[in-house]
Amino acid sequence: MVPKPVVPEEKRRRRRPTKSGIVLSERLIVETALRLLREHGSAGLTARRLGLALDADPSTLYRYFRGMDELVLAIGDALIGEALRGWEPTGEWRDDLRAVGLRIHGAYVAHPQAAALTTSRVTGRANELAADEAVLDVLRTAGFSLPDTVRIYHAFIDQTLAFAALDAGSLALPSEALRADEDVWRSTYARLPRAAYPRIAEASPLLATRMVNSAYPTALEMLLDSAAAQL
Amino acid sequence: MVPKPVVPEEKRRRRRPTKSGIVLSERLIVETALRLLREHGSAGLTARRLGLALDADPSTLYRYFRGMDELVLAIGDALIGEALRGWEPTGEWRDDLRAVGLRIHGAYVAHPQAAALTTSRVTGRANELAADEAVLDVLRTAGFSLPDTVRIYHAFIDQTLAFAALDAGSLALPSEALRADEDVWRSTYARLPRAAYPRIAEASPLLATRMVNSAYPTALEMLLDSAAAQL
DNA sequence: CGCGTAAGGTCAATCGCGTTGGCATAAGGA
DNA sequence: TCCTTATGCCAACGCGATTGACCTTACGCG
Repeated sequence: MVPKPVVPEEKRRRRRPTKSGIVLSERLIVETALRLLREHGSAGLTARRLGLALDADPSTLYRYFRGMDELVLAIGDALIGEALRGWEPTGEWRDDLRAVGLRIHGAYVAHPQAAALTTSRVTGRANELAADEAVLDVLRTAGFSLPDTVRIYHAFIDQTLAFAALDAGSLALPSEALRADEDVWRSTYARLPRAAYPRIAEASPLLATRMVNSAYPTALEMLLDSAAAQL
Repeated sequence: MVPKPVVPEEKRRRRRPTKSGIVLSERLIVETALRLLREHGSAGLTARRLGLALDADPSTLYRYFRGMDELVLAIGDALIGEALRGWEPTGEWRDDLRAVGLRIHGAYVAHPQAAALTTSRVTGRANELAADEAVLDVLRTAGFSLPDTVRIYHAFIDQTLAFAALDAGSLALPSEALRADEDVWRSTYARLPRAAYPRIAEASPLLATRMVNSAYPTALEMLLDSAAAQL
């Protein structure tokens, strides 16, 4: 029931170095966590391992985050921030939305292990707020009514996150599970009795080719078409 | 390096009752797991708890599944099976695809805690194979070329699973995290400084209403339109 | 019908996980 | 320079999955 044992990042004064001389910060912790996720998979981010990677005691992390969950939210916000870094609206709403969508989708897919943890979470942190505000502003400035803006915004952001999660999900996962899925594909789908599954059998080679690409760009363009017709 | 310590369900002969008299089976275990997921959230499925609920030692589960991961795959396949139980193709490809999509999406959303664990996994088990074969057959029978069939199938299944995962994801999650997300919404979004986030501020009430619904039906219809134009 | 075998349930132990409370120390304002 | 307290460290707790050894009883063969 202690209110908040964590000092917010901007109020931090004393930067006491760790035993091995490293000075911690929220930024450093999040970046290290992203590295761990990339190296060890989405289940590979543990307090102990993170402490090890930072040369700090695991419990030290609780001076920066209330728990692993809050750290995960911070990671998610960092992804959004990375996605939109340097982006500026051009005034062409269609181009702007397309750019934002592809950037966010791309950022998640670029960090699939992290995406697996964060795609369905609402962080309420700075970068996420900025992204929401930006998308809403693009639509309103383009002349959409408030209800249309909200409807399109909802579809846009959900579609982006949904595909990001799906595409990231199949890339992420502990390498064992990934290998398991691949094995399933090869050993099960490829060797199915042709008699029982004729459609899978005939489609199998084409499917193997198709499945590596994301359907998101197509779906995004369809959404933009629909929105344009609305104007 | 032991090949397979698990006896496949159909080869099971001896049904030895547990200490308290219950006879285990793959089916019973999966159903109990689904109940646990519903009651305790997606993080609430643990070997210990499952053993407790079954009145069996946790290690007994390893006689039926190689590990928790394989159990999760079985749960996913059960969801697909439940989704398509009793479904028969009508011959109208559009109706058939719509029905399959809505059924699968609905089944996942109906078990959000389970969906969170399984949406991005390939199980290769009976029900999943049957669903794939069915969708491919609908498209081929409708007259689509093999490449078109594969392309549409890919978009259809990915979109369905992506939205299912997203919609389920926001419903599932440990109740603590869910409450956290809700709190974020109320305490952060609702109280944002109007000056810094004018668009969010004006949209906030409408967003709160919109966000509870899924955008999947709309997206599905758009996909079907696009496919129809292809024929 | 009874007996040997091994399937399948149980027990106990291992290891890693997040998290916490107490403690030590040094950063930095006064 | 001194005092406060932020912040790092340590040890311990409870719970997680998983495993290997053991035991017991259901089954199938003669």
